[in-house]
Formats: sequence, C-alpha cells, structure tokens
Amino acid sequence: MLSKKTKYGIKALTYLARQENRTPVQIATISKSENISLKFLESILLTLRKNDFLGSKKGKGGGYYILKEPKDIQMAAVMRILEGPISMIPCVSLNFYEKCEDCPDENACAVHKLMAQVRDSSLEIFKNTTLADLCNC
Amino acid sequence: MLSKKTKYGIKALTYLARQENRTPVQIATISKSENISLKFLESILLTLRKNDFLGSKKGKGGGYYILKEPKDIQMAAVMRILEGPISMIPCVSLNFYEKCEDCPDENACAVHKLMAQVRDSSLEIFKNTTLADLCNC
DNA sequence: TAATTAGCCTACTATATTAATAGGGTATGC
DNA sequence: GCATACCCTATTAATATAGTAGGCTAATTA
Repeated sequence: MLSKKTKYGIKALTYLARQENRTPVQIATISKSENISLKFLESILLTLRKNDFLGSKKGKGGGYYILKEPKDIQMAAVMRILEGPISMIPCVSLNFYEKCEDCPDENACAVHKLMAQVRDSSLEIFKNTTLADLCNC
Repeated sequence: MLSKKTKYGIKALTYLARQENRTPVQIATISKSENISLKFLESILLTLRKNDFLGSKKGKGGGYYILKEPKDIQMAAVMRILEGPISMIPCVSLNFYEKCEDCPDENACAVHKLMAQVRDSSLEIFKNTTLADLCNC
C-alpha cells in the first residue's frame, strides 16, 4: 500500500510544479487545496526540501517552491525518498537490500523470482515518468 | 511491502506443487523446511484451502495437497487472496476499489494516474506468471 | 527595531495492521 | 479407541503510519 505520506507528497509536488515563476506557496494553501492535514504536510515538505526537491523562503510572502524542472524529476527518486524501497520485498531491493532471514538461497526462491520481475516493471515506470508527465506542464 | 503471510503462502504453494502425485504433506513438514512459524502457516494454508487452491486430509497420513495443476494457478489470484489488492492505492483497484476521501476528481489526480500504470504492469506479470513458472515443474 | 509571518524542529499519541502464540475441538485412519 | 493432524477462535506483542501539539527561529515589512 502506498502511504499517505507519499500520496500527499506527490500531490504537493504537482501543485508546486504548476506554479508559474516558482512563486513560493504557503503550506496552508496547499493543505487546503489538496485536503491534507497541515502539520503532516509540513513534515512531508520538509523532507522534500532536505532532499533538494524543494526550496523554501521564510517570513511574509514565503513558502515552498520547486527547485528543478518538473521534467527532470523522476518519480523513482520521489518514491524512494517518500515511500522507501520500490520493491515489495527487501531481498530484491536495489537501494534498500536486506537478506531474508528464513530463506537459505534467494536464487532458488519463488517469491524472490516473482518480486524481482515486479520490481523491474514498476521501476521502469517510475523512472520513465517525470513530474511533468503527471501535472501536464 | 509484501506481507509475510503472502510470502509464506507462495512458498508453501511451490513446495506443494513440487510434490508428486498430490501426496498430502503435513503442515509441520512445510513449516520446518521453509522456516515458517507452524501456527501462522496453519492459518495461511487454511485460507488457501477455503479458496480452493488446496485440499486437505485429516488424520494419520493426512496433510495438504494442491488441487489444480500448477500451470493453471495464476499468481494474480494467489496475490488477491493472500495480499489483497494488487494496486498500491484503493482508488485504482479493480477488485477492491474505494474512493479517496480527499480527492475530488480522480481523473485529474497525479497519484491516480501514476498508480494506474503501476497496477497495469504488475497485474500483467501476476496474470502471466503461474505457479508452474515459479517452481519449475 | 518591533511586530508579524511562515517555515523549522522535537516529541508525543492514537490507530491499525501484521505476525505470532495459545489452546482447545474435531474428523480420520490404523 | 487412541494417536494423528487438520480446524477454529481468541489473544497478544511488535511495528509502522497518521496525525497532533507546541514552541523556536529566520525573514520580511512597516
């Protein structure tokens, strides 16, 4: 299941991508427009800022704005920051690999084999889809 | 994330698919072989039996056995029984659809658009992969 | 420079789900 | 008729998610 964190994060990114001239938008504005808990959104935007997707401006007239061109923001990167691994199981993860405790040989494991295929196809979509594709800009 | 329930269920299915002549296998045998908690596995096999993937035989010499040919068992069906929806978000689910509370128009929703693509590609894999493909039998 | 604005940061809590455990019940077969 | 092995319900522990609370700090504007 996709977490609300990721869902809200993607919605906020598309909202900001649609702004012209990178005008800062206040958290409260996005919160109201997208029906997202203000404080929760605040922490999500903070994460996106720390990972160099967003910039922020303090004080009056401040807010968040997008740093890169939407077409240069791969959804794979967004997913990994907000959601974590793209694969459904750690033993097939490229960026968050972990061995299964119960599984002696992952090359012989049916689950591993299946989930590796799913990861490949999902990853291809996330890599080939940019923020620009999602917000029509 | 894939639940252990699904992971264990798939492992048990492949184990049973490899048995010749549909000889019943005891829960304890699978539990030891695959390093799965016996009681947890018990409930998983029960679910698979109730959904007509497995048959069971009580008493001495009893156990579980597979009912259909492994090549006729789509992983999509297994996933839906054990894991639930294949999509990452209810609003794009074909079998477990739910509207998002916060989203006024899902056709305009970036998350919806992205997740629909991911569901399509995952579903295709789960539909085209059978138990026979996973256990080499 | 003082007041206001709006992001920054830490900590806490409520809820739900998952994973596992416990314990007894019931049908089967030798 | 007794041992075997599946059947079923209930409970609990651990974990992650989602949301809340409250104060701090930097920037802006008058």
